[in-house]
Amino acid sequence: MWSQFWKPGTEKARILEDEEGSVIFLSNSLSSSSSSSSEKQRQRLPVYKYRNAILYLVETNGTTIIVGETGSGKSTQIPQYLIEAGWGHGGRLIGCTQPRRLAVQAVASRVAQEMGVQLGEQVGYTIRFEDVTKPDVTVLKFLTDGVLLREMMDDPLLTKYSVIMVDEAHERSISTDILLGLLKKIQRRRPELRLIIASATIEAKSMSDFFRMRKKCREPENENSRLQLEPAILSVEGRSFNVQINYAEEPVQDYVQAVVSTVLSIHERESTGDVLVFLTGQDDIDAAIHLLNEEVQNNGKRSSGLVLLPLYSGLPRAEQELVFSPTPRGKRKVVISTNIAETSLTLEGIVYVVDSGFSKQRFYNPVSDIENLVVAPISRASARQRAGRAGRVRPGKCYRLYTEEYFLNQMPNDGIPEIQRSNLVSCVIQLKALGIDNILGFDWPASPSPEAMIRALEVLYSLGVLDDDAKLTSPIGFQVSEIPLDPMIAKMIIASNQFGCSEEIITIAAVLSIQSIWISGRGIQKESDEAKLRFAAAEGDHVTFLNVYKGFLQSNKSSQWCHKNYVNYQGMRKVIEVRQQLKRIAHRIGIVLKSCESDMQAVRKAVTAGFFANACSLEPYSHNGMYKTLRGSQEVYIHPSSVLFRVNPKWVIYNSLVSTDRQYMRNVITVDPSCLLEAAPHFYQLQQSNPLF
DNA sequence: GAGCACTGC
Repeated sequence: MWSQFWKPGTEKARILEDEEGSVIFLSNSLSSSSSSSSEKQRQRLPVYKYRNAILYLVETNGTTIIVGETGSGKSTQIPQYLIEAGWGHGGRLIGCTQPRRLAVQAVASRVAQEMGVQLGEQVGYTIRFEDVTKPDVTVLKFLTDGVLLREMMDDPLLTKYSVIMVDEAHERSISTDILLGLLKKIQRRRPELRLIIASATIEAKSMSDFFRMRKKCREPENENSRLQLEPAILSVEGRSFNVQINYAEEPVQDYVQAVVSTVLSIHERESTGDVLVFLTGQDDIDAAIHLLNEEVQNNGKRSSGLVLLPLYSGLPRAEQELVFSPTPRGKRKVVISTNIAETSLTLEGIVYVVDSGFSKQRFYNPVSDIENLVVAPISRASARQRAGRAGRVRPGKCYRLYTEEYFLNQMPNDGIPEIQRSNLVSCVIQLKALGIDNILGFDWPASPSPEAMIRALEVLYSLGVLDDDAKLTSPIGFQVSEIPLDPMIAKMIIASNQFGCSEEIITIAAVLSIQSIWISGRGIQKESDEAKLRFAAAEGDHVTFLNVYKGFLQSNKSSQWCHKNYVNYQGMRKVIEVRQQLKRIAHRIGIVLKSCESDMQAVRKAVTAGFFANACSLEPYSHNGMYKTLRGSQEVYIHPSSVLFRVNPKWVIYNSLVSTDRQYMRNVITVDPSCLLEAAPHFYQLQQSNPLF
């Protein structure tokens, strides 16, 4: 049945060059004689018109960039076209990446269903903890871009793959950017590898510049010289409804207040349909809900029938799921959300969107080595994405709480790629492990600042992961690069081997790698604080985690036990998974699993070996618990969620900083100054004004 | 006295 379709090398489609030199295809008529209804449905997707064009471009161009709006069907259809065209023949694999696990699973099962095959046979997927593929049977593999990066450590040229499609490239996650940089390198060594970069925005031109092969790579008489060096760009329309955009007439002073009045006016004036509001974080969201609730009480008529639902990642799972429940008859659902609804979650039935124009974004300061979370204006690309959420079921409306003038003339066109806003230690070690020696010269889709790179190299050097020539050390550097966690955590795990506490440390590492093991929230603060005290250890949060883990195991991993103790059950399950993975890796890199029983001194020493750079001392005579970091004399405080909050020991080490109005240390453990010197003499002796002396 | 969102052999 597939024989009617065009195959590589069998016939040529028509191509036109436009004035910019990129390639546009004029679709020719397609015969469609399939009878299955699923096949019919596939043919109704907008991307179907471009099937032959896409296959022709992939055949003739090293890189094809596909701009597809939501609903175009690109993620599910293009991989199937590639199979139909034979790119999976002869033991070759077609790989399709997504930034998120959930998306990988969803797209893979959808495609398997459309093809009428069992998931895990011809069509499979791989995400962390889950490999649903069968060697030599699977020809189409969906995976997260992070997993593909890990695969490159074993097979740097990705020799098994004939085509790799990188989906959602416009999101510009760190993994996607590293992957794009590496794929470009691979392409020079393996011109037969085809890349498809799928993106939702028209930023395609800069992507195209990035993937353009330089002339000197071309060998005139090479058999590959027929291959186009210029990436092709093809744009596929989406299938969504018109969204009418309304702007604020004047700049908005207080966007929470503006959200409240906009929601009320939508409710008063507009026909039925749910509302999605984008705010920045839990504080804003709770404030808006509080104000709207007040309105309901004071002015029942105007606001009756509103169902107000908050949505953010920290919300317990059950409450998150409420936003998916159908709206009761005669009511209007108002979901007030963070950015989670912009990319990660899709809500059905939204007709009205209210866009505050802001989100919380991470920024990294390489001088202080601190990542900050700040409220910042979103980009035009984000604003369009938010507005698009209103047009999924029928024509909708978007209310932007900023002026049109601002949108057109002041709003940045695109967001700053994550790699330019982050600490780069993990990223640098991954490149080093792949044998990229000249990190500063690496060809990125968007280059991080040299300061951030140099800071990352310094941190890795101080951890003993890189040597004087910035090469991975043996064995520590190679071991650290094998562990899929922050290098400081990885170093802590490796150090636990010599202190005989690897069992405890991998538990701690697993807990530190999830958001939080505690359930908290506004109504239950007192209860959850009391529950926390039942596990609290004098050494600090890390040892407290060991107590929680022990209790969880003794309860037979019971969800009721978690509920009773205000422990996050989903989180604990994740801890068990991560812990199992770490056990396998530890075994592989030669770490002996051993428990130190009750010797918490060993645990503190191992933590210190990884996190000595995060040591702080309490300011003498400080009445408000102010600490200063030993390294940079930064002012920091113990986070109120820590068991050491208000205990304020003289010397502590923190796992991470969160900055709001103050810098808060999250996950804190006490430390002896002598251990610090022992763990990192090179690090602390260099500093003259050192309080340790 | 307080937490944008993702991710990884």
